[in-house]
Amino acid sequence: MDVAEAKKSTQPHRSRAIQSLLRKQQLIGSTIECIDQFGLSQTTVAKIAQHARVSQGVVIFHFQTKDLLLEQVLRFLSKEYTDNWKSAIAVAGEAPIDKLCLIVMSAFSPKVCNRKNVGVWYAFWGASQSRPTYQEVCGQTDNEFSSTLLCLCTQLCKGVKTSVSAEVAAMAIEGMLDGLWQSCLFEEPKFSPKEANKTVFELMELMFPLQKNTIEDYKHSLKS
Amino acid sequence: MDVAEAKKSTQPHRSRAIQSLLRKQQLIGSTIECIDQFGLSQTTVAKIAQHARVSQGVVIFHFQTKDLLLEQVLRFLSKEYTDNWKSAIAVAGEAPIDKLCLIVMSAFSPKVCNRKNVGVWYAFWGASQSRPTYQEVCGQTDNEFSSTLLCLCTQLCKGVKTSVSAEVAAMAIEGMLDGLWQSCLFEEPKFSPKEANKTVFELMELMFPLQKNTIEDYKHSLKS
Amino acid sequence: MDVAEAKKSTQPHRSRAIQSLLRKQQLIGSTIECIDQFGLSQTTVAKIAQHARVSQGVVIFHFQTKDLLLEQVLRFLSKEYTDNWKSAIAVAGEAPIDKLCLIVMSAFSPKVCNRKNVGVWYAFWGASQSRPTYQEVCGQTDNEFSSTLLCLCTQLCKGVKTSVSAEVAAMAIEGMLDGLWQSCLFEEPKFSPKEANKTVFELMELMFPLQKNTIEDYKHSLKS
Amino acid sequence: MDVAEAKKSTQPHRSRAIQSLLRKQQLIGSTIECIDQFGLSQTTVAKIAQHARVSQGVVIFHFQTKDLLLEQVLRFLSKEYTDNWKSAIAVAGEAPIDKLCLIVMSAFSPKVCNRKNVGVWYAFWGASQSRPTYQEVCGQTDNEFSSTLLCLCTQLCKGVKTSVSAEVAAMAIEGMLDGLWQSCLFEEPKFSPKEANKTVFELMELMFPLQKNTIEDYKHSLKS
DNA sequence: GATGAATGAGCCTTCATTCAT
DNA sequence: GATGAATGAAGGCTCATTCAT
Repeated sequence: MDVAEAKKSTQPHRSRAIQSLLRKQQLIGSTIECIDQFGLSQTTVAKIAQHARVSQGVVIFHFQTKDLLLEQVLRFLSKEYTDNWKSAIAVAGEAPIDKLCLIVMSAFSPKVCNRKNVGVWYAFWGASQSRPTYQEVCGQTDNEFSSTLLCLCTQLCKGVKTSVSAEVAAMAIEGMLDGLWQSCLFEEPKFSPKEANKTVFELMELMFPLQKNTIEDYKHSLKS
Repeated sequence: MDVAEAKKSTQPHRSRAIQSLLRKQQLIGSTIECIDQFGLSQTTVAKIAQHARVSQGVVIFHFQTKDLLLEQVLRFLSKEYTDNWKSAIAVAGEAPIDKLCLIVMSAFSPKVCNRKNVGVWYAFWGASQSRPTYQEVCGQTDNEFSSTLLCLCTQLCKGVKTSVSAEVAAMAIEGMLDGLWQSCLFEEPKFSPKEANKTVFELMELMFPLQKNTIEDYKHSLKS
Repeated sequence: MDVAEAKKSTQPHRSRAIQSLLRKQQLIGSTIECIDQFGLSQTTVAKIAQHARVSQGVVIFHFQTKDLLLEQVLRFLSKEYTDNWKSAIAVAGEAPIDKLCLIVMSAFSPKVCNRKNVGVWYAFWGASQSRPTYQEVCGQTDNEFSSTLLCLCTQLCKGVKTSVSAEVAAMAIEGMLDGLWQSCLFEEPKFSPKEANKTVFELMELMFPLQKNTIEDYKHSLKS
Repeated sequence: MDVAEAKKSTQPHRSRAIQSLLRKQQLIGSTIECIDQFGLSQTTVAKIAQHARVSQGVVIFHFQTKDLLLEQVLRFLSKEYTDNWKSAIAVAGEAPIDKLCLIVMSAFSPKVCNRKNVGVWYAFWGASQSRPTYQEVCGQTDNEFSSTLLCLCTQLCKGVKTSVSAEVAAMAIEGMLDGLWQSCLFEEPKFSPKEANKTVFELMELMFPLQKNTIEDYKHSLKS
């Protein structure tokens, strides 16, 4: 049940359901803030409660368990990430190259490509090694993205003998996205998101020589 | 001071110094084991001591603090990783393409490309967001590798107009290594290290068309 | 905020505030008991909690830190001691000799002159050498008493050439109080508090010959 | 066995016995230093050993137990203190007033009246409440001094009706010594030892009017 | 005799969770 | 529903003492 549903629900506890959802969202937000600030292992229920200006009891009341709260946070981030590139595809035309270019561009949108979110995501990812639940969510999120990428590359490589295989192309793009993400976030950024985006497009032009013109158009659209 | 130095040191407590070093190495090993098994945040001094079959006091005695121990573990992993690709360069000839190919191959050697080490490394990396010390070590390790890669790519791209820029090439390679590492380790491996290695070589052939024959030779050497 | 204030505070968590204060007082009491029984350095949070029949967490919850708790205990004793002689002055008339006599008598009241309180006070005092906070509280408490004593002696010595200076008189009285305190508490008491009190009055009669009659009256009042 | 005896002991381990004694003295000295610096409860075997530049094992080897070492330290301080006033008596003539004056003066000699020694002494004294051994040593040391003082006062008061009783006189003197000690040591000293000494003599002149001239002589001897 | 690594009990503190109010 | 006091199980660390070298 999300906010929209909650608002629709007729009577008399409608406001209660909404309030509960808002509270949950607030707590998820506070948790993200704390993980960003203190790190995953230093994030305590007390700190979350303090940041949200509520008592510790409230946190447990809404999520039963700290672990369950963290899982919700991870799912929230996963959905935010996935929604982002899916909505990019949605507005694209049918041509695979358009979809691919828009996916790449969406990866550098400030909505997902910002220090806080990515830092928190990596924190979960680093801990996932020993947490099956995290591993599952992280893995699934990655897989969905990877297979979409591979699917698009396969269409783009069909009948083209002069370049790399679809698998290589997909991996190269995904790898670069990861690497550039890191570069954008940590350190004093060597690249702006826009520069990073252009870098990926450059590689794509090499791998998909037939689409060079289209890619070039997207590259130019970044200038504005 | 490492073991070699300790052994050379003439008297009188030579054996003491060695024993102390061995104990430290043992504890670092046990710590890696525990991080792999339980995760970074669930790794306690008690578990480390138990795994090493010593008392908790010993751990503190040799490393003063749990945090200092973890830092040593991270530095150990960092050195192991860096030594690995540096020694690969050392045996290569002068030609940049040889160095690059050997670096790539070294990245898939079982010494560093194994579930345990990489999992532990990522655990530190995920926590580095809120730990300046980790961030520094991780960052420096990465930077050294990146700049070496970029340097080699720059030499390979010099005078070649038909392909991507050196920066793009270096990023693409590094990104793929990261991505393929992940793929090799987590999940039921989609690729064997050898397959992954070939995949990288394929991309390199596209980016460095003049070196195609040399790369092909290295690719074939993988079959044995 | 003390209990009185807490009780006055209108709603809504009045009882909560009171309960919290009572708990703090109880814990301070238990701590004094433990210090008396085990000594300052052997007083652990566990023992305090056990004596108060609560969990260890409660102690930390209310005082954050063992050191902070001990500081509160010291301040409590300091206030108890200071309040005692100040209220003695309050009920006295204007004449300095009356105030002085009542201060001296108050020093032997069972409220402050009992084995437990004084033992605990000396424990803090002995540790104050290396604890700036203790030193400050102890010093301030002593200073306030000393200067009051000196002030009264100065008034009593004004114009009297035949005796000692005010400084000597004040020191002699304070020194005797300290010494007699010790005697009353430790060892099998050589003197009862009443005898001790008389002894101090005897010295005062010598130092303040003009007040002999008044002092004599106070001395006789001890007999009942 | 002290150093003198040890040196006399013929052969062949004479030097060993001496060395052992010197080591013990060194360790006692280091312990005093540590107590002064860190406080009694923060003085650990490790710190003592470090200060003495020996290993921890040596400390235990020579004193069996930390507690036994501390006891020796206390006895050392006690003896130093007692020896000080006893040797003062030894050089005095037969007259009680001479002995008394010299005892008082010895109390302000830098040998015993220095921040470190007195601070450490009070540290033991504060802990004695819950340590029978300390209590015994401290009590005995005090008692010996008190009774000597009382004995001298008794002789001085014999046949003198105009002043206080011997008990009061003895207590007043001892109390003032304690109080002035404190004043000399802690705080920015209100009095120099010499001023303090004079203050005690002033009180004595009042209590022993027949000895006024003699006391006056001692008082003047302080000026040089 | 000396060294310092090793032990293990105990200490203070943290923290997720419970529950009376 | 919300609050915050209370719980109790760890956790990291200290430290006196032991003991092989």
